[in-house]
Amino acid sequence: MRKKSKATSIDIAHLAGVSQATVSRVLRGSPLVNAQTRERVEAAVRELNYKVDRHASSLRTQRAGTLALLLFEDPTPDDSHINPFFLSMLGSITRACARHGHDLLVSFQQLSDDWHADYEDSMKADGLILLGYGDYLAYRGKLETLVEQGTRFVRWGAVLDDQPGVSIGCDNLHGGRLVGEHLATLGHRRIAFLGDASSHYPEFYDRYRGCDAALQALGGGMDPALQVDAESSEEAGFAAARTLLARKLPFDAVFAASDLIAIGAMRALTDHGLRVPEDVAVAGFDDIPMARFAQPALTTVYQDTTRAGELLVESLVRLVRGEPAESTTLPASLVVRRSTGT
Amino acid sequence: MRKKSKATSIDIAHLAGVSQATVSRVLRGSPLVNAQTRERVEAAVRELNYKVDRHASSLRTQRAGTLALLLFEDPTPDDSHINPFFLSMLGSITRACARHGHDLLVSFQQLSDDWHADYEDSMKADGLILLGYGDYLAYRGKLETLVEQGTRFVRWGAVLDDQPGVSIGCDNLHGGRLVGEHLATLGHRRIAFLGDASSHYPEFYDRYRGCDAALQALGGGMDPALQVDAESSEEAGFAAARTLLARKLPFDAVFAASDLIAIGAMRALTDHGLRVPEDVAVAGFDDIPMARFAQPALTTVYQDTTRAGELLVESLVRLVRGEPAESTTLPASLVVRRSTGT
DNA sequence: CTGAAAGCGCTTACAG
DNA sequence: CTGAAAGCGCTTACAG
Repeated sequence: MRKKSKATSIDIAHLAGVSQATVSRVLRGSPLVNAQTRERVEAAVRELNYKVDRHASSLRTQRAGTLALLLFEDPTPDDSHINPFFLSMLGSITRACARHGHDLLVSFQQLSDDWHADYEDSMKADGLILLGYGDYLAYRGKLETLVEQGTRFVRWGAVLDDQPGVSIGCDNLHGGRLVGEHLATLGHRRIAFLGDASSHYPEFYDRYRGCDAALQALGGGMDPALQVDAESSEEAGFAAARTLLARKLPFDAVFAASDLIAIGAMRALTDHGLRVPEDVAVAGFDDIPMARFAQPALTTVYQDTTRAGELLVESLVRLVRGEPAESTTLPASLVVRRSTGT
Repeated sequence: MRKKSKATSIDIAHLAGVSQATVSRVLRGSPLVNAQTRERVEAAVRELNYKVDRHASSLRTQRAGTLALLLFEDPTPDDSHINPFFLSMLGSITRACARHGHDLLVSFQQLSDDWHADYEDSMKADGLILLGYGDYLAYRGKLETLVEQGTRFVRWGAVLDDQPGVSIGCDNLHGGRLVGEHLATLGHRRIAFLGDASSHYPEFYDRYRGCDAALQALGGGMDPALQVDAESSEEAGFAAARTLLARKLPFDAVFAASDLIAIGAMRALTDHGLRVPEDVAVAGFDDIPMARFAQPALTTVYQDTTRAGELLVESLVRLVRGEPAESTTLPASLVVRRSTGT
């Protein structure tokens, strides 16, 4: 029960009564083809359900027509703990790829892997999209290597001044400031921060500094004693909140560096007998779909993942074509829900 | 600043002082090569950082070395509302692909799209993995077309008797029964079901019937008046629970066809002044990471996504090699948390 | 164990 | 506007 062998452009040529070269021209959309000839060829293509062989085409043109999405995870080798935020990004990236006529190869990578180069050198992909949280300083060197090798890539993440390559990121600083201002307006001054706040994690760090700036404008500031490291997961948020509670320092609000951290933290706070938002206000970052359905619904910062995915793909396609592309910062906006007020 | 042009097997051959054919043999792992020759070639490969050109190789062998994952979504064209359950599946599928030496192409598809065939005909992929909820009866016909065309594919979903192709699924019937028995043990007899319960959605239907069977063993059963359709999302669960409440029928437990539905439903129940689990017990299905952190933590049914991803890839690789592969049902297990008791 | 040679299915300068 | 021809970089029978 084998499927009948695949049609080639030669079959189409025979059927349409033209040369194989002309078939190829029609399929590539060459303007040099007579309209009637074009139609005959197209009819033959439909009749035999012909599809251009991707490998032959790519071998000839030296273009893969494919982009590779490398999702790297920091320490957790556990399948299930990928941030849902990246899932919506994945959705918009796949769609943008389809619109641009590219296929998308997806691979999960450890930060420690030697992922640079493989995809391009083997011609599997024309360029790379890098996505994921992780220690920036640890992987900055890899970005530099990519640039040196002339690899085309774009990454989602903080847009820094002296950064190798093209980055698309959210305005984390402004997002953090919005949260700080919101919490301050509600009268909170002792704001704990759950998440790494160092140059190793520039995105989290910017959120921290934005919040700090908002408090400083009021004569206050973040208290480093109220900051606890956490990667982006519910478990880490839960653990970080417990660490915070164990310090027995007063705080009236928690700004979690991501929604997952916030949700884990809310559980720890509740378990400890604290009410959210009556005893502690909690805010997150990302606006994942679950944020609306957390108990209480989570105040957070929205990032436009649809636009982000589009920009990532657009920029990469531009780089692949040899055109310039620039790093871009996308706006952040505050979404107020029950977890910070009534 | 172009990268220096890619090394080819001819460059390696020159450097190692052998023929290009021998280079190819070494890279394919042919046993016919002398150990010393092999080493010289491998050294040259390392020195030039050579990678086999995928397209040339695939064109010659007529194997893409790539599998395609088609994630289809039913009605929602919204990027962000993909079930996190599929995300963990995606993780395990990518890893299994890597282990089997295949790349993974990912694409999101509308159920209505004409996705069959494109990937294989253009040689982009050797086989397809189909993943997603959706109206089974609507897409059953497409599966039959795939089988007719000799397309190699596996799907995640209910394992039915007369099903076209190979399916890997969870034992939804048993999972539903576990939930029914658990709820019955707690004294609940009026169990509402949120989710479609018809042959259009065989997975949900099996969960429903399993629960029904558990009640029947005790002389009861599910009351169709307590069933409300819902696709797998928080919003749908929220809406379905409100519909249920509006019917003003007594019920003491809710079995949601998925965790997302359960989380949305808990919000609606709480908003309505009902306490979970004191007034209504709630159980879900899937055990997504968020289930542990729902408020209250959600009782649910665990499916082994790691094993599922492995099985999907293994089976497909087998089909691609022309070997037989069988549909498999994976076990389901109950995870009891606060939402059904103390 | 190794090399010379054919050929996978396209694309595109070249010639007309 | 169209065709004949070269060649992309491999793999693998074939011959030795």
